[in-house]
Amino acid sequence: MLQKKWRMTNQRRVILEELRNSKEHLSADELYMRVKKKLPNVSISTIYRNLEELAEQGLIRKLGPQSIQKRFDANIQPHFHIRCVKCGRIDDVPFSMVSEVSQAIRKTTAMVEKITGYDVLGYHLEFLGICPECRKKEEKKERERNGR
Amino acid sequence: MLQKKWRMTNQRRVILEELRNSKEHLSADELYMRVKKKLPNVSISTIYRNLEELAEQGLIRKLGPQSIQKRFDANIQPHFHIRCVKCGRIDDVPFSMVSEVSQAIRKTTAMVEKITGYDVLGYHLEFLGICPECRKKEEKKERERNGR
DNA sequence: TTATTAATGATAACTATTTGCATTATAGTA
DNA sequence: TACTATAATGCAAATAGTTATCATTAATAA
Ligand SMILES: [Mn+2]
Ligand SMILES: [Mn+2]
Ligand SMILES: [Zn+2]
Ligand SMILES: [Zn+2]
Repeated sequence: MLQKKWRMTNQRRVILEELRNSKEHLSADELYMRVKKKLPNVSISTIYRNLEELAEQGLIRKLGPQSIQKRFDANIQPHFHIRCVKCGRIDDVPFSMVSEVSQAIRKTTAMVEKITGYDVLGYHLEFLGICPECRKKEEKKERERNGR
Repeated sequence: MLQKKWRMTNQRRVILEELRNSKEHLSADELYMRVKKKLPNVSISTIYRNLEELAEQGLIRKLGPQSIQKRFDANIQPHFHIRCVKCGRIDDVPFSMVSEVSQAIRKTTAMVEKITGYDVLGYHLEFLGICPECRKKEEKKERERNGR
């Protein structure tokens, strides 16, 4: 498991610092503006590279979509989804299966509104996992590694 | 509330048809490939325009991220988020406030795995709403409309 | 101090999506 | 049916966010 060596550069330190000093959930370009005040020559690609790296190391969290492209569903009945983190495929999770979950969520709405000050309009719940096809592929790889 | 007239064009009909015929959750370009087989001259921008339009009309559902850009959080403690659908701002929802929800979700994991065939790794829960600032703006607009 | 190589800055490339605009075609009306 | 207003289209160019390339710099360990 030879892992590459980790260097704490000036840029990396300031990026982490600025993100930690902010109560907001900054986007790459917002963070870029702030880091530039400390390090005027910093490049936007350094911001992106470090955000990826820091998220991979578990020092920060990447919010929102991992895949960039939108998907569409002709089934407008209430149901949930599970997305494969390997290939991006999306499958259905029937509403009935998690109706207690949505009940529990609805029960918290008033409290969430009170604490956050938002008008809560709804929520978005999505499961993440590895689809059967991707699991088979991984198992095959594993077998080849061991069996060789 | 003068709303513009709705025309059921050939392209729109086929786009909806193809999405309905598919059990998958198609992306714009996947759908484009399928529609092209029926309408070889169709344009990718027609696909995009119609998906937006159909979603707005409630005939289909747009999955995944509404905002395109990623955001980052230096707080790696377990907590949830609420996103303003008007301005994209993200605020925290403390874990304690929805711990029953996450308990309920964990309880369903085995069932979700059984039905979908996925290995469930986790989930993503995000509340949607209107932030205090955007509400104020809306209220002001409303007053101006009425008061005039 | 020196050698190794991770990381950087500048820029080009890329992907998904949106926009501008001249042209076409739908739906309502005569 | 023919006419008309304008919604919608096809094509191309533009945009946004992000990722890749590569010569150069600088952090670490010996
Ligand atoms: Mn679905
Ligand atoms: Mn947060
Ligand atoms: Zn998969
Ligand atoms: Zn807002």
